[in-house]
Amino acid sequence: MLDLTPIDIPKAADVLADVLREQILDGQLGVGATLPSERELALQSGLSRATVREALLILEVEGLVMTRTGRSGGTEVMRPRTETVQRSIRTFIRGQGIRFESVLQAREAIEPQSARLAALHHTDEDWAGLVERHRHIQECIADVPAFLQANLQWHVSLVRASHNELLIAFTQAISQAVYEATDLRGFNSPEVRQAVVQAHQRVMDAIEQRDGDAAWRRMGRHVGAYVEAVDKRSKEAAAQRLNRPGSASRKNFE
Amino acid sequence: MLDLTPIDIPKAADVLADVLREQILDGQLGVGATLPSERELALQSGLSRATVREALLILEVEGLVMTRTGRSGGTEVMRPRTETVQRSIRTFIRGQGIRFESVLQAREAIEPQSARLAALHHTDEDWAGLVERHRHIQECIADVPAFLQANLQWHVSLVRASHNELLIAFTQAISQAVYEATDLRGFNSPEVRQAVVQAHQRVMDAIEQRDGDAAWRRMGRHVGAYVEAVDKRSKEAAAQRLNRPGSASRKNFE
DNA sequence: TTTCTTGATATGGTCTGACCAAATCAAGGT
DNA sequence: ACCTTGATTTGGTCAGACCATATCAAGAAA
Repeated sequence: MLDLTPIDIPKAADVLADVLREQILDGQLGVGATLPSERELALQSGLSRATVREALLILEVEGLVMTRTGRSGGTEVMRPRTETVQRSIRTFIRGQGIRFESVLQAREAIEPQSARLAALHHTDEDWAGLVERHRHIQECIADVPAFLQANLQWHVSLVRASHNELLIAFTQAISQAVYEATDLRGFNSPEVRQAVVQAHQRVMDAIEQRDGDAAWRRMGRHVGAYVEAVDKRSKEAAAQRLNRPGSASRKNFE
Repeated sequence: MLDLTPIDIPKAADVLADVLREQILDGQLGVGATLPSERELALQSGLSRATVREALLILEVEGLVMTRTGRSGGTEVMRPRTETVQRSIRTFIRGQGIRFESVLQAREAIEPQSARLAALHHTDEDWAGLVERHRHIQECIADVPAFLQANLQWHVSLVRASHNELLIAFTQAISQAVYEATDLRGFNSPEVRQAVVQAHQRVMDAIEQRDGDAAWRRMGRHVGAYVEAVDKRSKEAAAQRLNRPGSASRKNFE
């Protein structure tokens, strides 16, 4: 009797998607190029239009192409955007039920380095945006939800100034998740909010002077303080749960 | 004349995908649950089977479901895997032509924190794996490609020991990219490879003693040294290009 | 009874051909 | 020169069929 290992028959649409993806990533199909119409691709590939559409949909979800309807519409090659990575990371965080604590640990890794690079590489425009965000935070200091929103924008502006697209994508995904899961009560006290503003100011001073190491250290302390505050609150909550068994629930993004 | 802002008509498949995605991420459809068959979903939603298939394909590309053919096959809900995030990040790196330098900067942010968490949270199993990888690197010290492969595996094992799924996904995506783009000639000298082994040893000592800060510092120096070596080589290359104009090309992943 | 065949069946995968909806273009009319 | 208006090309949706695969169940053989 023959001993055959199971043969993997790939789906036609996957094969076509692989071919097109390689051509796009290899640069044979540059950004802005429009692919042949679905009917034309079906003829060329010998597959049905339904299968061709399936392949194109895969590439669209991956953020490699964009399709427009109408005459002179069609499927256009585009750069993968940070939004695609962000979506993927956020889906992962929600779907895996990643704990808030883990997200903060990742942020603790990324933001100090972002601050360092921002100090070294920021442009005048970056700096103006950062100053504007900083001003806006102070305007919102009395309104907790607006304050947190403005705070998020400041962090995103800062990492943008690093001009590192990978860190930008990571930070945007993570900061958004942190923002959504942040307990408003942690910022009830005006003193806490004032301390945030002062920490930002110190980071910005270092950035203005293009002192990468100082920016790195100060941002590290800033996000580190946040982690400690959250740890403290969650320990208090854990202590409370001991008194009220049955209401326990892991703090995550589920 | 009426002044209407353009109305966005969403595609039917996107709407259905959104509905299903929310149900999955909200936990109403738990991991392992099987969705109704495509024909059944078509009946329930009032859409055609083609549209239903399109929606399911979107979720499949996003890593939220898996489909199997055959009787009692169907579409099964699954956890998003790190592989999905990795794919997305790698596509982004290639498609955007992210420079090698930028990838290394991201690694410089992530790996020290991973080492710190590994020191604090590693299990006996993690430690055994790490020791095994370390031993394997030393076995491969004479064979440069094998050495680099083993080196990659050591880094991945280390971040696994951090038990932070986000950092694991980031590191795996980034390390793979670094590995693929690493210039073999940078490791031509046996002294360089020996230095790598010793740096790993120092990091592992700190991890064994559960000294998070030491692990963090030493890993920082290790990846920092790599960045400096690459910088040095690329500056030399730039100097050479001045003598041979026309052969210039940005070092990236295109 | 147990084991093995074998056909029925339910599922996703693919194909065909049609029609709808949106965007553009070009001819013709003002 | 500036609209109309209809033809045209594109993707979006639909219906129905058939194929490929995996399971299940009934019956045959041991």
